[in-house]
Amino acid sequence: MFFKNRITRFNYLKMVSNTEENYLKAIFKISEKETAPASTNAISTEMHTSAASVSDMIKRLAEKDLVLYEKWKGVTLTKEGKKIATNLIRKHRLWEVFLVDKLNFSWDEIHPIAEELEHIKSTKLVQHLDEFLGFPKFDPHGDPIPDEHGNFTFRKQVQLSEFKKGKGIIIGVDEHSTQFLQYLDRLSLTLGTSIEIIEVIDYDGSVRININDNKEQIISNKVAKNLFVKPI
Amino acid sequence: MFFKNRITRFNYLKMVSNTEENYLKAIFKISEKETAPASTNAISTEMHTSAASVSDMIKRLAEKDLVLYEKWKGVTLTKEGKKIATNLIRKHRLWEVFLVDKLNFSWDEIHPIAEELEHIKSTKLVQHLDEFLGFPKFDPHGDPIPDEHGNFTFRKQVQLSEFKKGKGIIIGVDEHSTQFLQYLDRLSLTLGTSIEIIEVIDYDGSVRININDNKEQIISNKVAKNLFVKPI
DNA sequence: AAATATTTTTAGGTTAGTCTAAAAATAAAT
DNA sequence: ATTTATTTTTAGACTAACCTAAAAATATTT
Repeated sequence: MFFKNRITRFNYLKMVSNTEENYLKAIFKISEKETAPASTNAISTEMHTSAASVSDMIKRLAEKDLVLYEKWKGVTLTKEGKKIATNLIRKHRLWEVFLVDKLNFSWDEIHPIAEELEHIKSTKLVQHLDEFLGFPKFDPHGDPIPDEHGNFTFRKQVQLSEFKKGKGIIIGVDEHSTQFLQYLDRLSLTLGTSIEIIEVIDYDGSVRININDNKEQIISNKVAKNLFVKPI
Repeated sequence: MFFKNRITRFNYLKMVSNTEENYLKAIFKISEKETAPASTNAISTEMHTSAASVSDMIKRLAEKDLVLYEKWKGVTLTKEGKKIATNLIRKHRLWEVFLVDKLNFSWDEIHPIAEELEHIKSTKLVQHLDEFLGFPKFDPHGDPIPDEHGNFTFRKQVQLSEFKKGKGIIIGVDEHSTQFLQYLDRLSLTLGTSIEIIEVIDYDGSVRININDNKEQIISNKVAKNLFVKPI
């Protein structure tokens, strides 16, 4: 008798589907930005599903003790739910490093592939991959890779738009869209690039910068907001 | 409006689910061994699902022109169905090479992981992976890796049980179970090992062999049947 | 050739994950 | 403090992928 995808009386490790994993990740992301419990609406926006679907799913996750849920009051992850979410992020970012460092992908094309790879289940695979990549602490967008316990390396970083004068190094991006990343490539604003603020334009918040002590450039406030810089 | 997992009027590339892919692969495997169309029963055995589920699925695959199907007469893959099946096998085997060559897995633990990895969709990923691995032609079990058109490298190989006298090199295994592969490791019967037949025992078909001109060993007929050898 | 056995299909049900529309609860505005 | 707007939940339906049990077709025996 086969019990493929069927939970038996003897199966204590609860099965978590890819969809459930994605919901947990969405809730984690929302909780990163806000302290309040994640609202149904916020989750439905993040997941591109209807609020009704979210209500449904939340019940199932609560049933499995992956989230805490009180009707009308939003959801928070339990320890176990958070474990799954951070592990997903860990896998996602490790695979992104693999794609860029080993397979020569560029940073603007890796997200959707990592979105699939992050669901591969073997923990041994993650360990070996981590080792193979030299235990990286940040992914190709500068995001920290959590360790196996879900701890993120914290790094002081400032939005370029908040950076009033002086020099800095680009160490991360907030937006991950292909469009934005390709635009950054065109401006040679990649990770590790040094930037000096020449002038912040009051009118619209644009910033005139010098890139790598070499080329002057004006970038919009929107771009500046999406760039994380480490002052030097 | 989002059309995630929804086929729109404008979506000409038909979506094929992981499950559908697995059915196509199962049909391909059956067709490799027999010339007749794959029977419902054979597929249900391969897939560990009921015959009723297979009947159901076959109809859906026929609807999508991935198989040819006449009631009561079994199924054969269309060109498109075969394309998907061989591509899955290609991805499976490339990932197996990756796991062994780059991540130091052993040949007995890679199958289930590759079973998941083979469904990752990006074709660019497969191309880059292939290149990264040095365009391997065989996987860690000695199975040929089809090229992007689904062509397999053919290699003359003989079951050790059919090999009456002389020397040979182990170049493949028929069974892929953990148990069998670990047993082979214990006997140091890995790929590339040289073997000389000393004696075939009439009574039960066991074979007395000399491994790497070094150690004598008796192996059962069952083991011998699952070893592929290239005469030298 | 008839009877029996096997294989395949159909019929009818289940679950996960989605949806829309309507109802209920909460929040915001007058 | 009512009314209005927004958010969330419920109700009811759909599809993919599975199942069991029964019916229908094909194969095998006697």
